[in-house]
Amino acid sequence: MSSFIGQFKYTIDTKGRINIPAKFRKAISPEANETFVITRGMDDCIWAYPLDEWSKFEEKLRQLSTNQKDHRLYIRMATSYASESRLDKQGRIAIPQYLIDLVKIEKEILITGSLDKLEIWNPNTYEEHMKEYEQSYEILAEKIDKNRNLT
Amino acid sequence: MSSFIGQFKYTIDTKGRINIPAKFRKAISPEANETFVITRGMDDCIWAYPLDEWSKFEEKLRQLSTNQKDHRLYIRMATSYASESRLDKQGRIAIPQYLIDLVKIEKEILITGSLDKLEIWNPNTYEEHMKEYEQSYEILAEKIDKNRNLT
DNA sequence: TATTATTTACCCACTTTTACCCACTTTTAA
DNA sequence: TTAAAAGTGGGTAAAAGTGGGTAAATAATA
Repeated sequence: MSSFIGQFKYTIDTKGRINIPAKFRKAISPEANETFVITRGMDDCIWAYPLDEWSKFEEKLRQLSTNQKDHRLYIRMATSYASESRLDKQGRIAIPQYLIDLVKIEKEILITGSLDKLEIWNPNTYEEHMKEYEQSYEILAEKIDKNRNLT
Repeated sequence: MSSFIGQFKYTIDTKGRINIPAKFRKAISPEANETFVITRGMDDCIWAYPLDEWSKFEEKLRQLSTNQKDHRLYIRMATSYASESRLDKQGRIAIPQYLIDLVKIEKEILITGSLDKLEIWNPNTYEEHMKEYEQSYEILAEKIDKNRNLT
């Protein structure tokens, strides 16, 4: 089981490649076969799943019903933006142009670890996002704690 | 079991042929015999099932009852538009004219992976469709998550 | 049924894109 | 201070995608 934490700044090159932090590369489980599935994330970022983690997610998607519109749309959101990409010899993966456009990435990117997957942000978007919910950390914690037992 | 993800832009040529993404061709199981069943999809796109996946779907259709009008109509929708097509040496399939007309495809097409099947779109239709439900990804996820345990 | 017309499938060739490899620069750590 | 590791950039061969000619198969017509 992979476990990613932390944040790292990189640049995306003219060929659409981005570096994966060395720390993360070391944390990927062998079952992932050095492969990521990159797709649209939530809150305007890109999600990158190691292949083994993606498979688990996909398994859940397959249990949904194509006959229900909500399910169909959800599956479409998750799969049609997805792209498989293997680490090259330098430890980089290729990001498809449509995802770069979707989350408005230019030259600078921010990669964050989020337990089972990575998030790829436009650094400005990330900053605004965190600023917007800055005050809510404590509030969220309490809210979640009411339902589940977190700490 | 095939698993298709991602989106790819192609053109349909004067002979009505479209390319199948190389990545998808590699993902087709041998049982499909390089053959697709192409039929009318939902939300204004065409669905293309590898033959083995179509067989599974067909099996489900057979369990419905011709004596019930709803079932009868549903079976008719799913089957009467269907057409079998084999990959040519270049990895292309032929799309029947009535389906091209149905979803208003012109020169440009967009092929997306949707786990067990492919979706073939007019790129404009896809864009409008995704824009319409753009804000809903997060909402859908929460909605689905309330019933099932998705993430 | 024979002949012609039309469609389909196969093959070849050209263009574009991708993946792989190598090399340089910068950062980290001893 | 130096060696190793990490990160960045770019050339090139191989793969993927596109277009079109021709033969085979099918359909249409006399």
